[in-house]
Amino acid sequence: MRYHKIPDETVRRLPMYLRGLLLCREQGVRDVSSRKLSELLHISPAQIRKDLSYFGAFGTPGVGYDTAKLAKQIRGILKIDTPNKAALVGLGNLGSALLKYPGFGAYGLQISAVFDNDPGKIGKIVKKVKVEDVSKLSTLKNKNIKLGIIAVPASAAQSVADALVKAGIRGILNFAPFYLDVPKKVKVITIDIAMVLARLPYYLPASA
Amino acid sequence: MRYHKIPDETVRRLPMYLRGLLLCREQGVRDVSSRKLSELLHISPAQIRKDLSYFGAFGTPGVGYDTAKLAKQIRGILKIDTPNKAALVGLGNLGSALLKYPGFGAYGLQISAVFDNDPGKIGKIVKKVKVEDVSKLSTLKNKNIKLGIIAVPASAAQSVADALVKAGIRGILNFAPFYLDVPKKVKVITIDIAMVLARLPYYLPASA
DNA sequence: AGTTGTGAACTTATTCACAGCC
DNA sequence: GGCTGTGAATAAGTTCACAACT
Repeated sequence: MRYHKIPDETVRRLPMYLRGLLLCREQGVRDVSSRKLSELLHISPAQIRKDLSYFGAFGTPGVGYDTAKLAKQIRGILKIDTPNKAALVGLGNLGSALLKYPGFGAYGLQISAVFDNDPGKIGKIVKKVKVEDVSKLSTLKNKNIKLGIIAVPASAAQSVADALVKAGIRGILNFAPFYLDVPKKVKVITIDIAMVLARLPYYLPASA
Repeated sequence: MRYHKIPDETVRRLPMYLRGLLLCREQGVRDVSSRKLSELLHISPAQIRKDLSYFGAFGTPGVGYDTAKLAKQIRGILKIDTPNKAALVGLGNLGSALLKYPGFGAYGLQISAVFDNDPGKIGKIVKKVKVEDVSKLSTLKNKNIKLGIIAVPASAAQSVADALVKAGIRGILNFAPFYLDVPKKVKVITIDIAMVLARLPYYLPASA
């Protein structure tokens, strides 16, 4: 299967597999079958095997997957085997929460630059990172930072995205409820939290 | 098309259409074609028409869709035409940001109950909502709150989910990196922020 | 016996293309 | 002329089922 195009959905699931494997490791489990992983993540065993097969043959028939080895492989595929630095733009409520969020470390991600346009925030040091003026975004070029996180209001999101692209950013995680127009070479993933929550009432039973 | 099963992907896009329509309304646009909406949201015109057709015929050939009328229809479909109250569990960094997040209003969503297990937070009033002890989750039953937001560490997420379900919650937005085991009647949507960010390096060009 | 890896079958989702309408 | 609504065609994604391996 190694020469096929990789489905987007497969890439979306890879971090989940990694999460499951880390959970196994914590519990001292050395080998895990696609069925056991399936119980943990609620993704079908066939799906797991198929997804992994796009990248190679990592398992042992009759045994399963070596948790440490497979985790390493997946990190390599996702390119998170070496640390990735990210720049955060917008130190409002959400931005501050992201800066303090402890979950990024498990995936080798680190927010190592922060920008805001509020003079009251610029210059402050939060989580060992100095808050800089958004006009200084271009300085990212010299810092080997390829990932950006946008946590500003929708009205400012596009101009921030433009500045990030100009500064050499190649991947953007966008929390603003707005479609960002960027060059094809830049990958954008948008999380619109309100929009996700807005989907839930649809599934509520009719009788309130 | 009215009698088909609705694809999940269609439901996922409905809030986007609503966002596009609100944007049009702000600009004073009365009617919008699927093509104009497409340019705004980057969803194909055919996709937009097909999605809407599952629920009825809302447009006028030669003209497009009346923005106000269609917005109202979509709100009805999503059941957000009347306000929906949500309970937030976990007032850490992320929980606090969510409580202050201004974006929910546009979708008729309101966080009207907050729970935490930190004695230092219980009793405080944030954004006009009094923080209660998580052990009081069962009181939700009397408050007609059907939506829950979980913003607690992964280790506590399942027990919080159990309590929410017991308290009559039927829809959960989960930010903990953990698969939640709940009865089929309860809809869970999980956002694992770190996992989403972890996908970006994959798309970076090989040469750093 | 137990599990992987994978082509084939199936299911789901998207796009095409055009009749019908304004 | 321009647009919607939709069946038909296409593409994408998932599951089946089993040969091959430990």
